[in-house]
Amino acid sequence: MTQEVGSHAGAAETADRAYHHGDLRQALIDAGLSVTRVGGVDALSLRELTRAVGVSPNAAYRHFADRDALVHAVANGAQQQLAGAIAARIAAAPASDDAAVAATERLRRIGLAYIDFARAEPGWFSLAFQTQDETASEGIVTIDDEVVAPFQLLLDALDQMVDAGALEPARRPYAEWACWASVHGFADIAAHGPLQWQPAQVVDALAASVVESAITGVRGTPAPPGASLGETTTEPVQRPE
Amino acid sequence: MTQEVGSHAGAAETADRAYHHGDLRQALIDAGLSVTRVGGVDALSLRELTRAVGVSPNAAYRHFADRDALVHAVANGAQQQLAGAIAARIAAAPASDDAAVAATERLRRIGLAYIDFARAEPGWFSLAFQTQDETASEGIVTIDDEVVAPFQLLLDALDQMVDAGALEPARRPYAEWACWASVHGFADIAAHGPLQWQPAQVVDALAASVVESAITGVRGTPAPPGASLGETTTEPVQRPE
DNA sequence: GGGAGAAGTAGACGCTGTCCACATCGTGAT
DNA sequence: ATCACGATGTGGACAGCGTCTACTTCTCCC
Repeated sequence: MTQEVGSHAGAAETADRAYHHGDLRQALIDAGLSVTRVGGVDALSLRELTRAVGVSPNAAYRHFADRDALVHAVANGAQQQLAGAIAARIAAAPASDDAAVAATERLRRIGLAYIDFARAEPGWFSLAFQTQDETASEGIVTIDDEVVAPFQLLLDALDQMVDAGALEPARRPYAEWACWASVHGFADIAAHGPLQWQPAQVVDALAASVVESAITGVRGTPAPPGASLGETTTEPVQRPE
Repeated sequence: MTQEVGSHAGAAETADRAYHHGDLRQALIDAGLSVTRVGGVDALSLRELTRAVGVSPNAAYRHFADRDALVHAVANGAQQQLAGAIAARIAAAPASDDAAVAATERLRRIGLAYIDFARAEPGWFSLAFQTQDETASEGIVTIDDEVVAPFQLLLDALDQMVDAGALEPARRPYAEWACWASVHGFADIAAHGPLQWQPAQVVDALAASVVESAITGVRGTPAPPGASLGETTTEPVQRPE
């Protein structure tokens, strides 16, 4: 489910032009993505990246002010991967004529996609989260020239739940923080905390339970009187890649 | 509220005995705690610590196999700080003759103490969490020869809620993971995520909201019919230190 | 055709973790 | 009381890291 990395066509018609190398900047970011994928941010060495690309260490300084700038650029790539995974999981939702069911399912898919991405790509996950500067509080990232902000997707899903009557308007404020906190916390516990040692099926069950609990937490009750919002999906949880 | 660091009396009657330095191991851990407190784990340099203690760099290798072992030892100290902060917050709870109210308040205090510790000591917080080996999945840490396991406190609080009728037994399974996930996720967002740039009052309000949402999530309904569990505490949220 | 400037190279500096050999000290066995 | 031994700390060295200051090479545009 994670998309191809480093498939920037041509490499000669890019914005950076091609002098000696032909888009060294993107090559370094790609190398950084494959290195941080397994080893996390600590494994990102400026010298190792330039070595992998076949260039002198100082060449990196023509494209990045310092190692930190390079880390941020790689982190942006990781954030795009996360955004893509969430968007794909939402797009794969089965059609439903009930708006309340659809909106709730959308919220559930955002949470599960977030968690599964963290489990499948713990290196990218921590990189995408912890490397946020002050201006990135909106969480806006673009992919293929299309704005795909995970946090905005969450806000939209909650608003749609209100519109569809699946969430009481009085409970809407702050709901995004409760949702993100639950899902992010479990993702961190599953990716870097004690649950990383547990078998996948156990974590699958816990993830589903946590997401349902988060939904219950914002809705205020496990299910509205006389209506099922599909609390248990028969569809098996699919993890990226 | 964070307890004194490095106040090991005597320094000559300790278990390690005093050869040249007089408990170099603990001195390095203390120096590591003060360094990671502001700069996080990345700021922990083996050479800098030995320099601060006034000893040769290689002296550290008589007490720690490598830098990673030293980091783990310092992380254990950070975990003790966290455990102490939670225990203190629980102990400060006002007495109540209603067991359901008391148990719920206990759960709320665990969550708020966890979040406030992360905000007050982000360096120690990430250190305490991310440095857990396979055997530490129980989360057991001891302080003053007394077992104070944060995770065990959470389990106890939930069990007490069941006993007091504040939590339906059917909803008890997995509840600890939903609680920990919510609280840990918000703590991470507040300490290292976008909320670190927000004013304290805003984060205070969000924290309270998230904790209430987590409680609602596990209980299944915001309040039992005809009983108030003190959802809004008039007592101001106090942060450690 | 030639100058300007971008892209990459070479070498050095101080920092880090870690290894090896050596010095020092306290203590228990003799 | 002595002495050897093991625990503790030192000194020197090595490779790797990020980053700085020069210097070279290449491309584009006038």
